[in-house]
Amino acid sequence: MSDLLERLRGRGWRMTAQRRVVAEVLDGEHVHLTADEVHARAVAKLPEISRATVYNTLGELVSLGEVLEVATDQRAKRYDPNAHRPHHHLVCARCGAIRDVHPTGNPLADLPDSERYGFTVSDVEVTYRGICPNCAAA
Amino acid sequence: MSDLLERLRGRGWRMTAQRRVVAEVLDGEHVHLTADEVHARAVAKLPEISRATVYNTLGELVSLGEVLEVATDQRAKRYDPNAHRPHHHLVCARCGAIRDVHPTGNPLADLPDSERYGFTVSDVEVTYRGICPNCAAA
DNA sequence: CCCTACAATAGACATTGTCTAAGTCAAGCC
DNA sequence: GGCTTGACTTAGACAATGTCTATTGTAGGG
Repeated sequence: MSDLLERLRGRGWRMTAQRRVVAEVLDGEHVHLTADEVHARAVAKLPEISRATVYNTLGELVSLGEVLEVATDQRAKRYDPNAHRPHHHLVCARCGAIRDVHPTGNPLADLPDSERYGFTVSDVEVTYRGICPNCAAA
Repeated sequence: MSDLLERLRGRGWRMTAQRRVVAEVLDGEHVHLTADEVHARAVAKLPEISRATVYNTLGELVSLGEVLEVATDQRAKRYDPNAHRPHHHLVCARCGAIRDVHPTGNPLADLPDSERYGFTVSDVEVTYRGICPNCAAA
C-alpha cells in the first residue's frame, strides 16, 4: 500500500495531511481519476483540503514520476497511478471509462526514419477507442 | 481547391458566408489549427463572424466526417482537414508542432482479445512525441 | 419577392486549470 | 518539549476553452 508514501518520504517530500490524503486516494484506486474526482475523494477524508492543493500535489507527483498524466479526452486530465509499468489505454467513446492495456509490438519501430522529419522521437502513446460492454448493453 | 465546398453543398449544407470562410480556412491550411486560430483567420476574412459560429461550424464539419478533431495536448482541440487519409501524429513536446505520419504496421492487430475487456474496439490513435529540429537547435 | 426554417450573433455561463497574497505548520535545532 | 523558518495550504480571483440561449438575420424554395 504505502510504498508510495515511503518513496516520497525518502525523497525528502515534506509530509502533510493533505499530501498524504492525495497520495492515498491515488494509491487506493485502480481507475484513472480526474483532478476533480481526486479532489472529491480527498475532501471526503479531509474536508478542508483546497482545490489548489490537489492540483499542486498532483503536479508534483507527476514531476516526481510517481503518477502519469493521461489525456484521453479533451475534458480533463486523468491521473494514472500505474506509472511504473509501461502501458497504453483503451477508452470508451461513450462513457469515458479507461482500462490499461498491453498491446504486443513496438509502435516506435513502426515509424520509419523517412517519417520522422528530423524529430528526436522519444515516446509513443497508443489510445484504442471503442464501446465498453456496459454502454453497448444500454 | 474547393472540393470541400462542393461536397458540402452536395450534401445539402446550407451555404452561408460564415461557413464558407471556415471551410476555406481549413482547406487552405496544412497545419492543425485550434478553434481559436480558425476563428482568428476567419475574422481576417469576415470581421463580423462570431466565436460561437466557428465552434458550431467546426463541430458540424467533424460530424460530417470532413474534418478530424485531434487531441494531442490538453489545451485545445485541433482540427485536421486531412480526414480522408488515415494517419497518426508526431508532436513536438516543446513547441507543440504537429506533423502527420504514416507508420507501418497495424496497432489494432496488436491488441489481443484478452486485452479487450469486452470492448468493441473501433479505432486507434497513435501519438509519437519528441523534439522537433527547431527546438533541438535552440 | 416572400416565407420560413435554419443559421448567426452577443454575451452569459460552465468547466478545467493557474496564480497570488496571506496565513499555517512540519521538521530541524536547541 | 518549545522556537524558527521556509515550505505548504488556503480562498478566491483570474485565465483559457468551450457551450448554451434568446434574439436577429438570411438562404433558398415556392
